[in-house]
Amino acid sequence: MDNLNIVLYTKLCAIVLSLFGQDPYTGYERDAEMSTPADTSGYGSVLKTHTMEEPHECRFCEARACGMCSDLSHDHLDRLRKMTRTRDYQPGDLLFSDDEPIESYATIKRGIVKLSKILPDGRQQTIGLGFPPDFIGRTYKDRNTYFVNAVTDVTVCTFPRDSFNKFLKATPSLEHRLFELTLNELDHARDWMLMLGQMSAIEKVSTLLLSFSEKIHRAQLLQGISSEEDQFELPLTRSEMADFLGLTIETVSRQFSILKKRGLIDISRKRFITILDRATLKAISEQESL
Amino acid sequence: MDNLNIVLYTKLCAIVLSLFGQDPYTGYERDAEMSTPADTSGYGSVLKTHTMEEPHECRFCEARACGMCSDLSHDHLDRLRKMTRTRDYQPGDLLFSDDEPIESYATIKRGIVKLSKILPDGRQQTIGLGFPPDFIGRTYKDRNTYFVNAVTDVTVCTFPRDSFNKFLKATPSLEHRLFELTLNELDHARDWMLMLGQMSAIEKVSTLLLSFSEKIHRAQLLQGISSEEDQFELPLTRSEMADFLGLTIETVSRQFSILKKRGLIDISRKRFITILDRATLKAISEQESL
DNA sequence: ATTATCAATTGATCTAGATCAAAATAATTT
DNA sequence: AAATTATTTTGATCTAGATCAATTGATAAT
Repeated sequence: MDNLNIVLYTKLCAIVLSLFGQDPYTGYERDAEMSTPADTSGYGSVLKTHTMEEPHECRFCEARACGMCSDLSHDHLDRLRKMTRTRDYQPGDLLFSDDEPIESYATIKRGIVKLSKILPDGRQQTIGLGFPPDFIGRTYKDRNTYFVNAVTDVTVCTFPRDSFNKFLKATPSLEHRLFELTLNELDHARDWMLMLGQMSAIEKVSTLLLSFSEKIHRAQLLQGISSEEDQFELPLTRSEMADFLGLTIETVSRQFSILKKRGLIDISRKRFITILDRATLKAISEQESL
Repeated sequence: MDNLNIVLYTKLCAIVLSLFGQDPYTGYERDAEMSTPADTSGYGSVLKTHTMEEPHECRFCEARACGMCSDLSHDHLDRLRKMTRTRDYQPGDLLFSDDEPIESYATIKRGIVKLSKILPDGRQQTIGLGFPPDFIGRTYKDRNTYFVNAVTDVTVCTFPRDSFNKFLKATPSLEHRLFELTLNELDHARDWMLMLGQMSAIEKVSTLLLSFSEKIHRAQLLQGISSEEDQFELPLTRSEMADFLGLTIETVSRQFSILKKRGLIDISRKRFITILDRATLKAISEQESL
């Protein structure tokens, strides 16, 4: 790909993002005031057209487009790149473990990870999912408080803890961006608290389906893959969805059957979902109690 | 109070905090590496002994001791103080409303607030509690996504949105501290997700009691009030606890009766709790299933 | 093609917690 | 103190979702 294409790619991302009118992936609007074109603070807006010396590996990375690296100068990006190692994981692989000293952080380039906590007797709760270009890891602490596992095939950039912390201290614009991403995560966690505490099983499953539909669609557009928002492959097994929703496998499965029987979705080969009646699905997920 | 007492107060806070070995209030350990005495980044350690020109109103404030303002220089603190208004609220009063443009932020000086979300049909979920010296408000967004209500009598410092944002942009050490506090909140939110998704009613109530016991004890020590960790007044009604735990009033009440009958706690005048058998209570809350 | 393996569905119960209803306790007002 | 009001407790049901158990369907291996 030549320079022109890179510029086009960047523009394309900008168009996609502006269609959503939102902070990429997270779905939360950015604060208008804090990202005006007149901004002179160095934080900058989400996307910029860059000149050409940025590290080759970063050119099509979502973290660069709209994640942790989106506000870094070429110089900074290059320094960060030098401490980076790329790693691949298979579904189920453990990236980080609960109560383990933090040795490194990571950014998701491809695939989906889940964050989960386990009670002494084995009960498990998924507390979040990580999609590209999410940052994984708890800065300013020395132990993890949850497990991180690959859900699909995953590629990440990892950063050694010490060098990253040093770099972070010296780079306020990076800290600012990480702060924004963390605030979005907190918003998400609170949305899920509402779901966990108050929703019925059918409402939980409907909410999860709509959430996947949006996230997967957006991720594919950003990767330049054409995609139907109403059709997608479930990234999680029934068991993983159950852990996420605070339900059992059987209950999740029954809700799928109900939604299918009511003609709201179609399921083929267990994992391929087509949303047939998004409006009703949305009504259920928003408790207009149908 | 004279200067000597102020120094003593600051030292006392330091001692109390070091007893806990934790970041004040939040209960999460600070990262050792990031707060070494050799730190030269300007972020500094939790507590410092300051010379005497800091704003009078800030002298005994927990936000100054260990909250948002703990890393600010006198000069910065003074500038922040100039845009600050103190406000008082009664139990039940609304501080911020869901889906309302953000006009100001706040720091809790005294009392407890709750953050909650409401579903269209009225179901309510409390997504967090704010104790002194918590910061309340979503920076880098222009609308709230939850309600904030006083639970007890509350005193806050409020900061107008625009001036605060400007100040925040110009003060990386403040942004850094807010980032740390946000990370702690995220950790908390995730702990509650585990609770909401996986725990039984008796486990939820036991967990909440222990959490109150610690937080109230710590808050009182920081205020210089002597306090028994095993005795405290419940800040929430049964109904508020129910909304927080994802249960109904009746279920919460029944769990209290069970804990009382088993001799683990004592309740007088509905709101005054004495923990009689902390070990067993803890075992229940940690699922060693007794 | 034929097993073996694993995930998902479906069915039959069971139960924790919700719901509905009343009584008891505490706080507030007259 | 008596009366009113609000909160909490307790009791009697009901039900959503868990649990236990069997079947079906998909994928992988022989």
